[in-house]
Amino acid sequence: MAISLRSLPDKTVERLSQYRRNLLVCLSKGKQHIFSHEIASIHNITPVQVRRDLMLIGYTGTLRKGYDVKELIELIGTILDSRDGLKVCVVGVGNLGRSLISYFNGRRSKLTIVAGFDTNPEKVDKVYAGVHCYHFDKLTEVIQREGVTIAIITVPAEQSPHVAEHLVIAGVKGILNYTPKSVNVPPQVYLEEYDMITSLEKVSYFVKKNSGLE
Amino acid sequence: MAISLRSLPDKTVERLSQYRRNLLVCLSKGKQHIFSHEIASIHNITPVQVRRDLMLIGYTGTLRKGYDVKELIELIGTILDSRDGLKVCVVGVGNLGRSLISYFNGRRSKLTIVAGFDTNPEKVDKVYAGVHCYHFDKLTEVIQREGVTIAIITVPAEQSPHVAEHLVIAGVKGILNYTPKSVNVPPQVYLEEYDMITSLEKVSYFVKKNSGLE
DNA sequence: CTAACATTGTTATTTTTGTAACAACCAAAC
DNA sequence: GTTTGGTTGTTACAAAAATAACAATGTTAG
Repeated sequence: MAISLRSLPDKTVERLSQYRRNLLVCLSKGKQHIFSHEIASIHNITPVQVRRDLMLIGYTGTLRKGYDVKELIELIGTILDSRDGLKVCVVGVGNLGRSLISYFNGRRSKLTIVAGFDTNPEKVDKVYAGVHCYHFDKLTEVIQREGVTIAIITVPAEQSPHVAEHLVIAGVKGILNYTPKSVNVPPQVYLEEYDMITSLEKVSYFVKKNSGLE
Repeated sequence: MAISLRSLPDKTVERLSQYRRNLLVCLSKGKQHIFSHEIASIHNITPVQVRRDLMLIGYTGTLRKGYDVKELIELIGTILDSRDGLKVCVVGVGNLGRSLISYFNGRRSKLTIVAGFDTNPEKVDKVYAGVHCYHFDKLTEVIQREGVTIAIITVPAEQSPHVAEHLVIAGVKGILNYTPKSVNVPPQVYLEEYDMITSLEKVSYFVKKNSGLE
């Protein structure tokens, strides 16, 4: 299916993930068809943008009826999901790490968190929301044994470059870094970084600006 | 200072926040001057982008010496920070909420988390990392008494629209929504939303694509 | 049967963001 | 001195993303 492999815009991928989650809610409420303006209003965006995204994945709705909810969910699945799913690990089982683990738990998804890592002896070999926490020394071993391809970094900032290096050596293909310190990976590893402090400072900047504060 | 109020590009604001944090690290190590390519390599971006950002805030370095670390930190401060700081609250004191609270605690910053809110009776009136947790019923009262202008939403997804509505009524000027359900706010309230599941699915998509998996 | 309407799919335009190119500068080397 | 080299500041260009415009369609109302 050529179209699903042609690279989609970043932002479209993000929205597709969100569409799907809300479509599942609609489906569970018995809704079978949905209009672009309905999807749009759920996500506070414009109907045009929804239609454009769906155009990019080659989905065609029916006039006057809108889109078939179930079909659309399945199509997004073929685009976003890997056939046999992917395995994920979390490095750093602090508050944030645990919140991610419990967040994903119970979600039917092609992504599963299969391991946590930490150096704190009190956490090692405990189980958090169904996920076993290993000592950081076992990183490579566990990643290769379980076939983990994606890692989430939630360790203290200073350690993230070191952690990322090990993850790359262990062979992960994608990294999601939640520490404020940017990490360096080779081009074949996909990297996404998010920093909560930056987001808060951004909100603060625009609040200041909108209020006309000096 | 007109230039600091002219609206900066979103992405520039984000990077300025990050520059500052790393500049503080440099300063604490005794580094007094820094080149654009040094800043760039810390953040894994290009030197041009750094220079462009600094141009936009009107900062001029010295040739051959680069930028004065201390001056630059202070300038970014005058742009990002409000004079007397802003107060922040966290609605939803679960794992994520607590991780945010402890994350910010101890940081010297113009932003301070002054209150948490939850409905769970076991959490109400407890103190987490120095932050008092109030019952959700006290939301408006506490926000107005303390002069809170920014709120972070970390409740279960279904509740976020309801929470946002109350926050707007209570008078906050900026909201950072960490739930996967988008909320609706009037235009004078600045809204930033981030959804961890979406980020993970995005990484997954690009891992799949890069690996040439079907 | 025809006209009006709501909705889709697509192309065109604008805005935002990032990248590249390059002149200006000045310290140091020779 | 003058040339070389590395750095900044700025302008010009390119890419990505969002928005607008509009033709096409088929259902419903009259």
